[in-house]
Amino acid sequence: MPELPEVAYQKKYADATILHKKIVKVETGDKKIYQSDKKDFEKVLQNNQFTGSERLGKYLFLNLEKNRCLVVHFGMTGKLEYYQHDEVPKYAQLTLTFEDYSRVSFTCPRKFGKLYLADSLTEFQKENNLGIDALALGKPEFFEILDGKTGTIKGLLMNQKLIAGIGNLYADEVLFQAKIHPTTKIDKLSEKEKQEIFKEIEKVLEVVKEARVEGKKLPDTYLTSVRKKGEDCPRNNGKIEQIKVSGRTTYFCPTCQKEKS
DNA sequence: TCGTGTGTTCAGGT
DNA sequence: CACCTGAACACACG
Repeated sequence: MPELPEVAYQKKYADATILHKKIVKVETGDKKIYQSDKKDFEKVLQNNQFTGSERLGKYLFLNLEKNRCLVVHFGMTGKLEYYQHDEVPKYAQLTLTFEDYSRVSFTCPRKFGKLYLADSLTEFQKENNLGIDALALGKPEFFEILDGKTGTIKGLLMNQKLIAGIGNLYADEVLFQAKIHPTTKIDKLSEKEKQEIFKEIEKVLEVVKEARVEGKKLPDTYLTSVRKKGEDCPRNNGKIEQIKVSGRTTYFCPTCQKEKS
């Protein structure tokens, strides 16, 4: 389930399990996961160790001792699994064994995950045209990003080149909380609505991140917990509807989120 | 059985 | 040219 909040959880998980241990064995999986030669990964990781981690949008950067980093993108179903036993988990695409014989696997059943080697977060961000992290976004930058755009607001929120970290689920949540219809064209938004969306980006991501990292439940005022066609709107204003926006399944409440004419 | 889907990329249209 | 949309990708799951 990896949008920004879930990746924040993976970062916490990595920090608690795999730092400062020498990697003594590297096992790689399906070639399509690896964004450069698997041999390079083996060479870089073998006898190296992780010294810390960073996050940008949906990407996790595991920094290595010698100025490089392993970059993890979780796709739709990826996650890290740390364990002490011998059998490798199902769907493991990378397994590292540490000198204390504990291990970490990157598992990814649907193979939409990706692994990269990069020099630094900044270099990777530039190289891949990633936008500013959604939690580092300031109001002036957000208004700047909206300026001159003509597409749907939901499409913009999910565009990683503009804002990094928001995916399908939380784009719906932000718009539900802000009471904006997902197909609203950006150039039709009032100043007040733009402010509201900005406010809810910060709020929703903080709340969900907190919940994911601390293992708590989401508030029941959230769309995410009833994200299903025909469910009752969390504000009790009607039934949730399902449409397609920017190619993605979209849930919203037609009463709370009125369409503009 | 078959449709669906939390991810990105990329071709093609405006 | 910059921007936008939607199909394609691979495969588990209900």
